Amino acid sequence: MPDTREDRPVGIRDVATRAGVSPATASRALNGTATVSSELRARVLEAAGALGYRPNNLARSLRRQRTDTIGVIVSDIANPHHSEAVRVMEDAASRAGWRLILCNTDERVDKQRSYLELLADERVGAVILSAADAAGSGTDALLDLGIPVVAFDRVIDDPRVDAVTCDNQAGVHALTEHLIGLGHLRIGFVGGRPRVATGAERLEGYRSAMRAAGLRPMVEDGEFRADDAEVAARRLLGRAGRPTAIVVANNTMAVGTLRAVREAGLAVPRDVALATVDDPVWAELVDPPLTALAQPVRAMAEAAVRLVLERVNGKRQEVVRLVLPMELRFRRSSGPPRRPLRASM
Amino acid sequence: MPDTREDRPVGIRDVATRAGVSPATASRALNGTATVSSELRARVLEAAGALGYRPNNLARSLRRQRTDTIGVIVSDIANPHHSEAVRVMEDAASRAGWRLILCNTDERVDKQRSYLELLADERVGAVILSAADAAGSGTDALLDLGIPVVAFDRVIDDPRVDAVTCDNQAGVHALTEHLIGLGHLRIGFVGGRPRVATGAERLEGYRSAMRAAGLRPMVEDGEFRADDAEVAARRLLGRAGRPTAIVVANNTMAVGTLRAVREAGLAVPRDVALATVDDPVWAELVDPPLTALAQPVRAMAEAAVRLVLERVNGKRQEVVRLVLPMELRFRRSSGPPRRPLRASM
DNA sequence: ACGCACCCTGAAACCGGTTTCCCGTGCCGC
DNA sequence: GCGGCACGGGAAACCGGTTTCAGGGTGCGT
Repeated sequence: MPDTREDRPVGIRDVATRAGVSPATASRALNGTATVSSELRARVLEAAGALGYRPNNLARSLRRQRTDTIGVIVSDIANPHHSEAVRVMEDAASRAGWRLILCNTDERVDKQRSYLELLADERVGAVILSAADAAGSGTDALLDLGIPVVAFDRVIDDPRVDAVTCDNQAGVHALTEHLIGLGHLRIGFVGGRPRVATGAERLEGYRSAMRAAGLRPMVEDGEFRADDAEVAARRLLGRAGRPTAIVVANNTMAVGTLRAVREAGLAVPRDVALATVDDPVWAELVDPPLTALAQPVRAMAEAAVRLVLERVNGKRQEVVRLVLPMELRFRRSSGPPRRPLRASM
Repeated sequence: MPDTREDRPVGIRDVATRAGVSPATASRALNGTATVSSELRARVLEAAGALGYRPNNLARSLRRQRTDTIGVIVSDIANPHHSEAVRVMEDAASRAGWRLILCNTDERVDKQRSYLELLADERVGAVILSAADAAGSGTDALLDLGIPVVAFDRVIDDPRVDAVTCDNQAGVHALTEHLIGLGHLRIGFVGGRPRVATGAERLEGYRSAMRAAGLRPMVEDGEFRADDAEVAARRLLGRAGRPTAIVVANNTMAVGTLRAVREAGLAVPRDVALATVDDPVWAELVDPPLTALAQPVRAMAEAAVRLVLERVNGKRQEVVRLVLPMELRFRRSSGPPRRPLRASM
């Protein structure tokens, strides 16, 4: 005769029965949400252990109308800046017993919208968002449901969202000044998307440094993508008064820029000096090693998770906007121009 | 007088009431799970639209005892091979209306175990696992619950799990043969973790090629980590009969190996030729560009999601184990040895 | 001795969908 | 004309925890 016992997973009712208590008491004993006599608590814990009880998270979440899950929305997880950040977030969240749902927007606002809706439907506990637009389209629904949103990398125009960013403008300003200090007069800029905060801030950092030095800006837009940056860099290098140095606004665009420089047969830094925002692992492996403006990714990602947990644990009401400093790492790609020139154009 | 109306989100009961039907009918109309007269269906859809109804996914999942979520477990999302894979998986899953929960094991079996338990408690629909050990410890609980598991990159010793891998052994064999064909006689190998499938297979590919050529293997273990690989490469380069070529078993270890080569002041490929498994974006940016054995990451990731969806949709019972071919990309880091030597040691 | 407060505990409601079960109607075939 | 079957739709059970509510017991103060 075949074994006909039910083979469903053990539930809290099974635990309660075995311990001779009600499900309510079992729940309280297991969660420590209310005082249970040590006698009964011991019996419940024993029963749970003996039966190998594992609570069904779906039921818990339904009742609580909240999940211990952080929705993380980035433009592209394949970008090492994001994958490093997500790595650190996952570690930090996991230590606190939280999970990560990962979403890629591809910089598309419609995708961002639909992901935010999805995360709302899922009742995630919080969202960390690297927004595709300055408005952070779609966050309202979350915030109305009481789901906290933390802007990452890019600030959002909403007074209710916390933010963790770094000082892009000051950083790129310093990076540009560094090249100016080396004697460069024609400095190009391969920019990101000017419609998002990082893009705009980095551009402004470049512009302000050029303005302060009385130099004329040379800007091409690379959309934060390698291919577009390659085209942008090619355009810069094709200009009549070719730049003797180029600032690149992020790591993926540095790839494209390097390709364009190679293609043009130019030597770095003799023909053209290079400096980039972000410091991917390969920055010091290329020849010559790339001068980089590193974002404090670990600190930013840890801070983002910390802000999230503070919110969901009700430990904080005020909005916090952290701005972390960037770090300039000088390497050989940024040398002086071949012959320092007067601004003669 | 303040607005005192309830402000809770609209539920299916609200939709049903407005449409003048029962919640059951509303559910059926919205999901198309059963035939509903077009008259009523239209009314339900109108009501849902007018009220801006969004179903609460937690409730649905609780009832179904399943989530449209794929748990993805990798050793390290910051590894570009994984972040690229996860990127593609997310795209494919999202197109099918599925989400991704991301977990990093750091190659630790205990973390893998606890993540698998967590995913089981969460009743994910399926798991894609790049396992930290050959046994795939912890998958039993999932499989017993009827949650399909797809092994990614690394096969698992369990007859119930599908797998998507690439032909590591053949690939590395070919890569090694390429170096042998260039005239190298002392070829070192910076290996991964021999306890996981990819590590073992790549090592065996190297060994078999060396054996076939009658050459003596020179192996150091790099644990799939840059730091360990740097030490390993340093050891190889410090040996009496220094290798004139090195095969590296993945991209993170290529970073470490390159560092060691730089540190030793050796020219590539003149002093030492290099070739690596994986083809990260920077492989053609370093000088000289790295000869690489590329994994078909996109195809693998897409296949993994496809296998998952076939399972959860009940379209397939048989176990499938896909093995995709790798692609050898010859670049300048693999040249002939300075003076071809006889095996004189 | 009585009253009140507090602590534990269990019964039952609850979260919000989905699914089962059952009934009523209408059509078809004999 | 009647039995049976197919189909549409509603009531209620259900998923499995958590939380509210209320009651019983104990201890302390007066």
